[in-house]
Amino acid sequence: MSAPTRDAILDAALGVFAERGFHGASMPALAEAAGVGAGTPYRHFESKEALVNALYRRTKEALMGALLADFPFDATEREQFRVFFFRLVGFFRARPEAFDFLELHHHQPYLDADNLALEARSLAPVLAYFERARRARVTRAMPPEALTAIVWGLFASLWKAIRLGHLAPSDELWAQAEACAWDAVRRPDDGPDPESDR
Amino acid sequence: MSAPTRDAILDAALGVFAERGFHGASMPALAEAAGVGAGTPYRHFESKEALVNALYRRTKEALMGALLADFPFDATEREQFRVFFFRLVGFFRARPEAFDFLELHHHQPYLDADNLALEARSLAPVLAYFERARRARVTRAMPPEALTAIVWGLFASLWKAIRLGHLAPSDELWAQAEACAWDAVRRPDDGPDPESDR
Amino acid sequence: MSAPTRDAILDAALGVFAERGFHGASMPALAEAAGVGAGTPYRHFESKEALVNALYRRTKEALMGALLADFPFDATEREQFRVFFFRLVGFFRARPEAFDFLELHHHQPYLDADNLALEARSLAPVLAYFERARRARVTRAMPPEALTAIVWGLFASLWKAIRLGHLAPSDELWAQAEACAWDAVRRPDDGPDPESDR
Amino acid sequence: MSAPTRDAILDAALGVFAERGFHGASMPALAEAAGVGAGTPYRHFESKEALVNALYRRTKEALMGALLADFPFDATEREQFRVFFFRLVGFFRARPEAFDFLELHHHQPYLDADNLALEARSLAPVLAYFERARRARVTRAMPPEALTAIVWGLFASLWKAIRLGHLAPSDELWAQAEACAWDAVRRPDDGPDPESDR
DNA sequence: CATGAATGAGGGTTCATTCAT
DNA sequence: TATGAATGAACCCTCATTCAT
Repeated sequence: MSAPTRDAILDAALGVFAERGFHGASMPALAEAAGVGAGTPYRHFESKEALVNALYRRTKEALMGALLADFPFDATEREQFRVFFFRLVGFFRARPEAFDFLELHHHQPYLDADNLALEARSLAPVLAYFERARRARVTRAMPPEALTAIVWGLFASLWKAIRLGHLAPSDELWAQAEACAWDAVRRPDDGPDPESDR
Repeated sequence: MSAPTRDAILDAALGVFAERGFHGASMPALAEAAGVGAGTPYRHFESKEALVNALYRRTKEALMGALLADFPFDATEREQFRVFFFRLVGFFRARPEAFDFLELHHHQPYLDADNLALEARSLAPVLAYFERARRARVTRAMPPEALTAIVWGLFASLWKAIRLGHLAPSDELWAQAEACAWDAVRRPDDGPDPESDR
Repeated sequence: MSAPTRDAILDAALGVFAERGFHGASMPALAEAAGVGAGTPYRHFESKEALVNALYRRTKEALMGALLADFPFDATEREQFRVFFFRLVGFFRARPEAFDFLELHHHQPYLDADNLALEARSLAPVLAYFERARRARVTRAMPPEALTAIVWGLFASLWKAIRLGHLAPSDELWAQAEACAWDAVRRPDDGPDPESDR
Repeated sequence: MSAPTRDAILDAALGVFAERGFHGASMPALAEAAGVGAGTPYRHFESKEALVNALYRRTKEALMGALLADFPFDATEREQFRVFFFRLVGFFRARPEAFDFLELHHHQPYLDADNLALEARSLAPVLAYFERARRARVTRAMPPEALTAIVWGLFASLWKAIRLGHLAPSDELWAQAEACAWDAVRRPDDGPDPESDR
């Protein structure tokens, strides 16, 4: 079972699923995009579902790896937030299709138990961050799940607007967006944020 | 063409498309959900694509109608924002399936020109609001498209977290979320927001 | 669901399965033989397996009906045997494909519970006959299952030889065969059988 | 071409074809059962058809060899019959899968000319026996093909009933079956058979 | 107008066969 | 010689769509 072929299939699948969704993408089309025969994907994956699951896992793990590698857990909450946010931007800038794929398939019914567990495992450090930050009275007194959703949603929505051409990406835009995101989650009543680390 | 039958089909389609997506939903299943014969949808809509487009239009127009009916354009920017945000919450609370449907089918390739135009038309008043608010130095100096994306993304992401059971909905949560959203878009350097809910 | 279409499919299936076996017969080929579209069989039968099962049931019930209708249960054992045997011959002479189909699929793993029950129900009167005949000391002291197998096997093997052209069918041949079959199962030690009913 | 590998493939094929039939058995499954690579069977046999044909030939020749080796052609007809019948029982008792395989594939369309000739060659001595026995007025005045079919059918049907668990095998059962078979084919009007087992 | 049986192209998947190693 | 990854035709089945009723 040659790993290159398997990877070619996963690479092609990322694009095809991102563009047309799970049900809209056909296995023959996917195989053609990968440059292999119609039956070849089935030598590497038991079924279409198993293939999406493998792809989801690979993509999510790449994302989490990029976000958390050598993460500066000792930095201030504000700094950690900034690093996290810009890593998010950097990751998807390098792999635009990964964003569409992950968003398109977020929490869909065909994800297997492994992927649901991975989902939870991926979220954990972020939730822990917001838990700590709330106890440190740095962020709002809201459930960590809410703050996580807020930051991701803000980022994802901007990203989509850019991909659709409604918005021109720029370093400045992302810098502003990061500030917006921080303002959304930080404790509100501590006066103007001098962009300081508290 | 009896309008009741047409509406029954659209109502059923909303649920079916929201649950399974466009490609995942079959016309026979849709017809059965609507309580009509398998061929009946084709007496009201030329094709499956025409049906989603009609449904998208109906849903989007209902949303915009609910958001903008008797809108208090004379109120302060802060107040207008609040009204808008809570109307958003109220609309989808009444029709949860509409949220999934709109999100799932946002900018899909099968949407027709009319719907793309509707999309633009719907966005216009919101963009205009952020344009005015920026000139009034109430909101950040960012493109209106960015601020619009930020607010919608924040709202949508929270909504999804709730629907997935990751978060318990409550009036308090939404009040906090509205404050977050405002903090995300308001001008940061004007001290504590005198109108803020705190 | 029009019954004529359903019957056309079953009729065609009998020939196709008889000729090529279950796995050797393809649903498209079967549909074409029935003169219907490739998808039409699936409007009447859930799957290929469900189709064979329905066909098996129909065929077996037709056979049992033909064998047992107005059966002369009051006649002597010898006479009952003769009637049974010639009805067997007559039934398959009228529907040669039914023989191949039933033999080909005898007790195969895709038969469902209903058909296994039908199998048992069909065998029951024959077993009962041999039970009675043994107690009346008319037939050999062997298990009814063995005598049933012997008679059917003798008949079936001759039938196959005829279908393969190894043997020319004739009324005389079948009369002799019936005598052979009776001699195989009758009590051996009661002297020459004067073809009498004793 | 190592003969052991070839034999391993044939041995595995016997089991696989016997269990699932020709069309129901896949070459990869067969190769795995033989403990060889998926491509290896093709180094010994041109195709799946060539493989069944080789297997059929091997199996049939083994059967005929076992039946006819040192056959007591000088014994009485009755004794020859007995020997033949019990050799049949003995052969299949030693190789139960061979029975299913031969029966399953009896005269199927994929048998090649060689096998059809082999079929005829195998039958010849049996037909000759019945020819002689008829002229000696020992057996019924029926075509040898009919008597052959009768004996084989009787045996095969009992064998199937046993394999399906409808009947318990025993030496006594086979002794009775042999007597049945002889009674089926012997001349009826010559009084109690002086050589019969009773 | 509504129906639902029928259609057949196309979907996911298998498997007989090939061929580079 | 044996392997097993790769192939692609063909399988079973679904479903968007049509049309006779």
